[in-house]
Amino acid sequence: MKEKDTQKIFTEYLAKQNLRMTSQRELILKTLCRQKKHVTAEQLYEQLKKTDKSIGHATVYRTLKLLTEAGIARELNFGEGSIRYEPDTDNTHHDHLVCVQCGENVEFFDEDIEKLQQAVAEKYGYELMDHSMNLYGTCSKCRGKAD
Amino acid sequence: MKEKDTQKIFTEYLAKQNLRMTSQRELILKTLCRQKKHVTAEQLYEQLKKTDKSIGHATVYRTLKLLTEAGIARELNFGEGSIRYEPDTDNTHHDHLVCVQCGENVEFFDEDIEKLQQAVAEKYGYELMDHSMNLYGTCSKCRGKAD
DNA sequence: TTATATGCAAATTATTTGCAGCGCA
DNA sequence: TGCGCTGCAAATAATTTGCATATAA
Repeated sequence: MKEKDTQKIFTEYLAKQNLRMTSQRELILKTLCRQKKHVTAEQLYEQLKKTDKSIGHATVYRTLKLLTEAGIARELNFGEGSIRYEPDTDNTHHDHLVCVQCGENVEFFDEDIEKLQQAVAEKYGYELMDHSMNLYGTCSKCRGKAD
Repeated sequence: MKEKDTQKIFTEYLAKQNLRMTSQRELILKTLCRQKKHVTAEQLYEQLKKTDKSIGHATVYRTLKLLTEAGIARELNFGEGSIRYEPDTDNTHHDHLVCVQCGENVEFFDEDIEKLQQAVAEKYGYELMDHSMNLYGTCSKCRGKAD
C-alpha cells in the first residue's frame, strides 16, 4: 500500500469545504506526521511552539479536528482524559495494545477480529462504520521488573 | 452465572482498604444498579439528588471510582467527552455496539474475538489484563429514516 | 475517640468559542 | 475586497482537590 500524499489530500479536502491551506495548517500536518508516538494536542502544541512561537492552542485543536475529518489523522482514546492523535498516512487501519505500566504500545491489525466485528454488527442489524479497540496489559519488559 | 451480591462485595472491598460503608455509598451503588442505560456521573448525580438532596458531586465521583476499583462498576468511554458507567453485576464481561446517530447500543460478547485478542497480546509478549472495544455504526431504525 | 467521609467551593484539565484584526484568493 | 484564518482570552465541561465539619466503628 502506497503512502498518502497527505499534504495534497488535505489541500483537496480543504478546497472542497471552501477552506484554505495555510502555513499553520501545513506546519501542524508536517509535525504530526513526524511523530514517533501518539501525541496529545497539548504535546503537539508544545512542539509546534518551537518552530512557530506565535501559534495558538485554538489553531492546533481546530486543525487536528480538520485532519481527522479529512481522514489524515486518527483520534485515540486510551482513557487518559485527553485525546491522542496519530497520523493515518498509509490507509492502514490498526488497533492498539497498550502497556498499562509504561505506556509503550504496539499497533496491530488482525483480519480475523475485523471480520468477526463485522459479523457482530450485521447480527444486530447495524451497519458498521468504525470501531475502537484497545487491549491493555503489561509488556514483557515491565513484567520483568520487581513490582 | 450468579448475580453478585454487590452490597456485600462493596462492603468487603471497603473493609480491606480500611474504608467504611456509608449511607451515601449504599445509595449510589443501589441507584447505579437500577439503571437501564449507561449513565454519566452527572446523570447519576441528578437522580441521586431526588433521593438525597444534600449529596455532593464529589461524593458521586469518588464513589464511582471506588466501585470501579471494586469491580462492581465498569467505565465506558464512547468518546463523548465524559465517562459512562454500568453496573457489572453478573461478572459477564461484554462489549458495546453503538449507533452513532441515536446512541442506542447493544451489549455483546463474542468468545472468538476474545480468544483472538488474547492471542494478539501473547504474540507481542503482553499479559492481557483488560480491553475496551466499541463498534460504531448505524442501527436499522436510523438507516430507515431519510437523512 | 479518632480516622474516615462528606459537601461545598475553588482549582484543574482539556477543549471550545467569541471576536477583532490579518492575509490570501 | 471580502471571507476565511489566527491568536488571544474568556467560556465550558468534566473531574479533582482542599478543607472544615460530620459521622461511623
